Amino acid sequence: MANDQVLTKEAILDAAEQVLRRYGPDKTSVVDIAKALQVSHGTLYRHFPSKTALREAVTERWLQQSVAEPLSAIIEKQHSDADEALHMWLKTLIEIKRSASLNDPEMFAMYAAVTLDATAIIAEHIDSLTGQIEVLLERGKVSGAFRYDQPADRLARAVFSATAKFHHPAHAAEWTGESADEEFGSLWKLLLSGLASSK
Amino acid sequence: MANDQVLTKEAILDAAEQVLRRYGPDKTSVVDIAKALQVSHGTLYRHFPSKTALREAVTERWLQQSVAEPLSAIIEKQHSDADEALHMWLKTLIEIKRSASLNDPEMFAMYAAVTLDATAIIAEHIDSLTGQIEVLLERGKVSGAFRYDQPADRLARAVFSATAKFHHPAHAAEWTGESADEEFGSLWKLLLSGLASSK
DNA sequence: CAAATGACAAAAAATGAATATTGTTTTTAT
DNA sequence: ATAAAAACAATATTCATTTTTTGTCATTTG
Repeated sequence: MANDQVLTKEAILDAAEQVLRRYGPDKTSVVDIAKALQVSHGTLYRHFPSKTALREAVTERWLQQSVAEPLSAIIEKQHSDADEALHMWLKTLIEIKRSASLNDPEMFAMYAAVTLDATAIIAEHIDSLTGQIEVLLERGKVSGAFRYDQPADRLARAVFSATAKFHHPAHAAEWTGESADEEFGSLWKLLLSGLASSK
Repeated sequence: MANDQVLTKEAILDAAEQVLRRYGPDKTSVVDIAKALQVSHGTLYRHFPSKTALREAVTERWLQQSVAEPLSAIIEKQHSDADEALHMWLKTLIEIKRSASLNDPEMFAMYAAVTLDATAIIAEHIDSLTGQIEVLLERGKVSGAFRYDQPADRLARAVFSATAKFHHPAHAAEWTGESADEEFGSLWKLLLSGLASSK
């Protein structure tokens, strides 16, 4: 029995996300999602080629909405100093992940699972984030806040790698300890010193 | 049937490691290890309180022998420059882990599993490694190669965290890509710049 | 015609009884 | 008295069976 509305990809993703939050990524079946939409499960295969593709689409949208977009807002904000902006950007990335692992555990588990498969979606997401870092690095170079001779895209990846312990889902268990903030503080001082160093 | 020799902890660890390499950490039972020693499995419980403790003891010894000791040899070597020594130390740590994941997959899997439980053994191992970094940082400060105002132990942990992507077992799948060396190269440049920076 | 359904086969997951393993206690041997 | 072996519950693992889930497709509906 079809709904009164046409069945869009977005509507399927909305339902999938809702069911996923309720049952968790392991216990959610395609039939469960179809039931929530009051359609037969076969219908979903007209919109997504496989359950895997559907899971990835849900994760991709979540990464875009919950991670990439809030971070890009920081870049728009035009901070006085590039180092301050980068500091805020990294702290925000870390806080988004930490908060998701605590307050949205099912979506976070979904994201962590998709990350393990090292799919193209994750690679693209990382490209997008390191692209944002690159903008801040270049802005800082122009303003004189940063000095570096590496290509900005490689340096951006180095900054992202260096902070992986604080935002990669594999390390989520280590984020609860009280010393995590202090540890990131030390790392930031070191990185800033490397970025701001006069030659 | 007891062996001619007395049953020592070391002999048990030797046998456990051997059996573990053959069957893998998931398929190895206490009975398998006892069989290799030609003793009854109950006997092993006089030496180790549980299978978990035995697994941890095997891992602890492996971490000491295969990771901590080779690295401490680098520190003894007294390189001309502290930055060169730290660079070598980090590259060696990374190479030990990479090589173990490829050439000693069962022990590496064991280590990765123990790491997930975040046991005291791992914390102690990390303390030991960051202690080694601390020595190099302090040596570099004395020689003038490094300049920093953070406490050396915190800075050592920052260096260790910053390089986690290249030595933490959760990231092993990412070590096969050809760009891994280049990526570490970028990160090292950034870290060195931060450590060597004049204020 | 476009879109959804529902029946279907293949693959994957859950079940449960049989088997093996773990960890403790008791017994045996020296 | 000391240390290994044997016996023994409590868990955990296997494995054959049943059930669910996935993905396809011919048919139906609007």
